[in-house]
Amino acid sequence: MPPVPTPNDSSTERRTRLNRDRVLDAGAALADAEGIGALTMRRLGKELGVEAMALYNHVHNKDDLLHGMLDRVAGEIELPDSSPDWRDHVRRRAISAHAVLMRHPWAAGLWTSSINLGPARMRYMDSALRSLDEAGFPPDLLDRAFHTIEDHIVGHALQALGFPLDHDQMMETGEEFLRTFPVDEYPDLAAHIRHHLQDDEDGDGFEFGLDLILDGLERRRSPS
Amino acid sequence: MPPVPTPNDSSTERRTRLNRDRVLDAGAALADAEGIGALTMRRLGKELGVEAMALYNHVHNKDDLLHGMLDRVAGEIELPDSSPDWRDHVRRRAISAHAVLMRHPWAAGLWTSSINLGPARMRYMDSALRSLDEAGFPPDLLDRAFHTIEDHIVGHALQALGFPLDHDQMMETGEEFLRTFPVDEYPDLAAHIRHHLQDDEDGDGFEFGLDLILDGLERRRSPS
DNA sequence: CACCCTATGTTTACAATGTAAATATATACG
DNA sequence: CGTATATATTTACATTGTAAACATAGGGTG
Repeated sequence: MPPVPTPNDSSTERRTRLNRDRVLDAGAALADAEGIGALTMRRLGKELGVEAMALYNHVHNKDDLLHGMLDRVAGEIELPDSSPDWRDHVRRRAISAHAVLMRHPWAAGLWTSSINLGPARMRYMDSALRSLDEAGFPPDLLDRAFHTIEDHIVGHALQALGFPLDHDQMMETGEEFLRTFPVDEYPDLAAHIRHHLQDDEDGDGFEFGLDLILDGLERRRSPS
Repeated sequence: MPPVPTPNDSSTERRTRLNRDRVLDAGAALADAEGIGALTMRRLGKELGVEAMALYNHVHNKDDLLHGMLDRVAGEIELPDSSPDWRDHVRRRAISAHAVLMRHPWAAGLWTSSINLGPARMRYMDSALRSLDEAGFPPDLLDRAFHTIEDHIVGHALQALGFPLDHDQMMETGEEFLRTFPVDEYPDLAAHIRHHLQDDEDGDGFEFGLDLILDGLERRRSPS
């Protein structure tokens, strides 16, 4: 057999054959690195050493590309094995899902708009629903519980990603901002901003809300 | 004085002068009616009887248009007056905010990405923060409470809008869907879908999650 | 009223983007 | 090998946001 060309040989040698997963992964990598706005078909083609139209052999259209990418990252969510403590399951899976969305900022926006769920997403949902089922939630409550947790995951990720300022930047921008801010018109909002500026956010607000929800679910599950 | 031309006279008479609010309102109306995808500068111009470029005298660019529209709908949120029952305030404002986002499906996606808040949005935030402040929440908890509620509002709206199927459509599509669905591979997900199909969603899942959160906040505020 | 200055609207143009259609090439299989 | 099928390229076009230059109108001042 002839020597197979090394996949990463970039310049002279012929590139490895394209396939759907390579396209999806390159797309995710590009979106991670430069933002979803940089992900154009031409640019992604260039990234793979190929013309834009070549991508259409592996992807129906850009929407298919995006949802394929999404399902790829959905596969990164950790699905804990069963254990008697339902809160532990649910909590860990939710935290992992949230972390994945934060790690791929472009993914959170797609999460809510995907009509056709990919296999990884389905595995994730199935796992989440099973945990709640095994915990003994009756069907209606189970449904509500699942959606409330899901809403919190995606809601928090999107809100957090909407303020893409790291702590230092926020200090600067915020101080500057407060100088021109009509403090007397929105006093509580001003206080809120000030609070964000001085206090190091201790821990993640995500887990606070999550525990609030889990507490409430536990109580509704077994009303004492 | 000469007779002022009627604003709605469409064909022969000269149209009323454009201004920012007319542009923003027409934009919101168009996005409401035909989806955010139909909102192009040319189309919006046509809607107002004007060329696309005329809009740029009243709006810096399309982003400015969108955020202007958003602040317009933020003004639709009801801000309840004070009353001793903090949960009542917070609950009603949250429900109103959620309803507004559901009424303007394009708005929910913008809500999370607005760096510069408009005046209506600021009034809304100020009002929400004041309610929690008057309820006696200490600063850290207040902050967490506000963001958790906000996350729930936007998270639920986006998730709900992501499945834009009314009940009847869902029955059809769902039945059809379940036939080709690998039920044995995702048994709990299949059960979940079945549950959605048969059970009339009694009430809004939004309020369920909201009350879960409010319960938890009440308990954290005054640990018995 | 005449004048002109500024705010508003139009025309033309261009670059970026997704993708259809036709064409070329390479790979696998008989 | 030779041919059919899968893959890649080329060319082209419609749609979009918006820059730049030009046109106009309308109102305040002489």
